[in-house]
Amino acid sequence: MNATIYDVSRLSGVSTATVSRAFSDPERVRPATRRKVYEAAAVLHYQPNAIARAMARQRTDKIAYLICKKGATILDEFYAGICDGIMRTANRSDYQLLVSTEEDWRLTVSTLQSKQIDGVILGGDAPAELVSQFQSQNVAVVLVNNRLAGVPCVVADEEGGVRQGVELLAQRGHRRISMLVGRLNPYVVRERYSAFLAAMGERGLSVGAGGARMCDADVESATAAALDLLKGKDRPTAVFGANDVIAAGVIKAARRLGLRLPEDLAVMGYDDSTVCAMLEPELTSVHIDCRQMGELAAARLMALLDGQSDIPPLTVVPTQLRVRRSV
Amino acid sequence: MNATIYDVSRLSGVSTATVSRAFSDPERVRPATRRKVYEAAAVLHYQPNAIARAMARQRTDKIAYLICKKGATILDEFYAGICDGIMRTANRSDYQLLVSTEEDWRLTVSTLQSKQIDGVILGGDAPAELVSQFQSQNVAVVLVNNRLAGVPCVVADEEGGVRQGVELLAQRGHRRISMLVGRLNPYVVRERYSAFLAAMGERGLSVGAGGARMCDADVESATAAALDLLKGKDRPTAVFGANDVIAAGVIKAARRLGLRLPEDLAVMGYDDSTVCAMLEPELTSVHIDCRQMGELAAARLMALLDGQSDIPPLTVVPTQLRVRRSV
DNA sequence: CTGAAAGCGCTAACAG
DNA sequence: CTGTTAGCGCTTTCAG
Repeated sequence: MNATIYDVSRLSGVSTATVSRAFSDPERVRPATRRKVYEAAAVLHYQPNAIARAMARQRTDKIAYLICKKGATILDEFYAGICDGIMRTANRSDYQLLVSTEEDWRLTVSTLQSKQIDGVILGGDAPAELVSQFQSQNVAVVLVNNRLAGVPCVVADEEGGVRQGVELLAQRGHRRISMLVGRLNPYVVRERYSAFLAAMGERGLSVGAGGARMCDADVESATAAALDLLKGKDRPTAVFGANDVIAAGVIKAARRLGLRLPEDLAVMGYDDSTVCAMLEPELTSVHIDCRQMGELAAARLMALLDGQSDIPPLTVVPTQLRVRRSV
Repeated sequence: MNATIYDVSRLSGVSTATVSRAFSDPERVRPATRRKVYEAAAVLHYQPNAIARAMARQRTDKIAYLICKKGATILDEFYAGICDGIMRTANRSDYQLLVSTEEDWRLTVSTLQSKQIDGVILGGDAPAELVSQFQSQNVAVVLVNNRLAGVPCVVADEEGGVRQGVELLAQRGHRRISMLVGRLNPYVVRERYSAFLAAMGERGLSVGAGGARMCDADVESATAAALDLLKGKDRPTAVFGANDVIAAGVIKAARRLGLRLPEDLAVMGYDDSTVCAMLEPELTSVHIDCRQMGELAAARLMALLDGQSDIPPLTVVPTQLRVRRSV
């Protein structure tokens, strides 16, 4: 059996309340007393029991990260990066992190909301219904990589990222540029695609033959779509993939068609995932600091839980072009 | 305020004990009574409070996944896959999953062990000291992707994987084969490397010029090492990367040297990560079912927690060669 | 099959 | 600054 606060109380000759204070609010006990408590605790190998604490305080110091993305999970590098950021921030503040995917969210929600978590970070395409469920259960909510009114959101500067990409391509003399868009998270697709059209429009550039094109989010579909796109007459001289996986498909297609990279075709990705360095030529891509997004999301959530009232409704994390040999 | 068991008790006219039973052991209350309870619960939107439950039962139904790998985290596709498997199994059995990295494990351990988790799955290079700390705190432990006596372990069939790879290369007529080994998890390096030597020896094949070679675990180092390896006289006709990232480096090096793939050089990877499909040519690799490893690890842990005594000390998950165009 | 009641270990008024 | 004490919501003997 583990030692309890009573054992410490007895051994150190102070009340349980004092022991409790010594651990949760050391300032409030006289140094001498505190030391006595700590000594007794050490002797007994006392560890405060977090469950009992949660019970008494009606607060668990536990938050959850729920990835709302069908099929994909923590396996998605992007969401894993966010997870990493959340994890760091949570650990640093003595919060514990529960991770789950949306998949069976009816279940997830119900277990999560049986008062075991103080707040939740929803990553990706969270249904509004889910958000309000949590809120109605008095669980604080923050969104990441998505936007919804009335909830603090953390997103990347998609528009800036796309703009930087288009700008570079334009500088390098490209006039016919296509974007190959996959069925990613709807929010992301919308943002990147409209930013692309806007950036192109501003420069009076023509969206390349085939325009912006839709494909599934896997390499195979992207490769097929790219083959199609590049075989036509007036093929674009540059293709902007809506993410790196899609861009990898474009590179494969280009190779199969015997196009030289980047001479015959420039390729740009988005996300700056680890694959960029593994491709030949290395893929130019828009870097998103996922970890930072996670850290900020966690920070917002914790601020919310601390009862702070000046939480910014929207936090935009800057993006940055990483220029490599593919353009 | 959320409804409690008392509210349900009052509304349904039965005792709290009965309400409790109706939820945690339905068999033990008469159907009619049970129904009354459920109805009242529904009216009140009652959700059993897991914290209180944990408090009373001295058991949290919560497990943790601790990734013991410096630097890398949940971002590592391999460990993320395991995480996914654990997550599924845990959710299915109403366990909750806490995720953390080893990084600051002194802290992690102490928070984890303040009786908030029933068990822990240690992924990767877990220090024996950590294991015994948990055990001494009466927290059940299972290892994944590592082996240690006295603890149930779940690993992949590394030897079989390497053997299949070497076999294929031999079949295709390769006689000089090198392995490029990165500084991965020591357990994995040891297993893959010795399996490689054994498989080569059995077939009387010569470990290629440069033999097995060490490099850091990133693409850049792998590329540099591969350039070196391939420039020499008597270069190997095939290179087996100790994982896919390293193999990607080999491909890059080969391209830079103008070697044709697979005609001039066959490349084989290990892990069958998502990058395989993105490379050109697609990378042949040894598939490891990470999710299954996670699922099994979770299953073992849960069996342990259920007090089952016939837990196999070692579970080996089969690996399988995925042949693609790079060989 | 059901009820009464004693905890589980800690916190938070409140009082001193 | 410290002690007393009443919970937090649920489970679990032990009786009935």
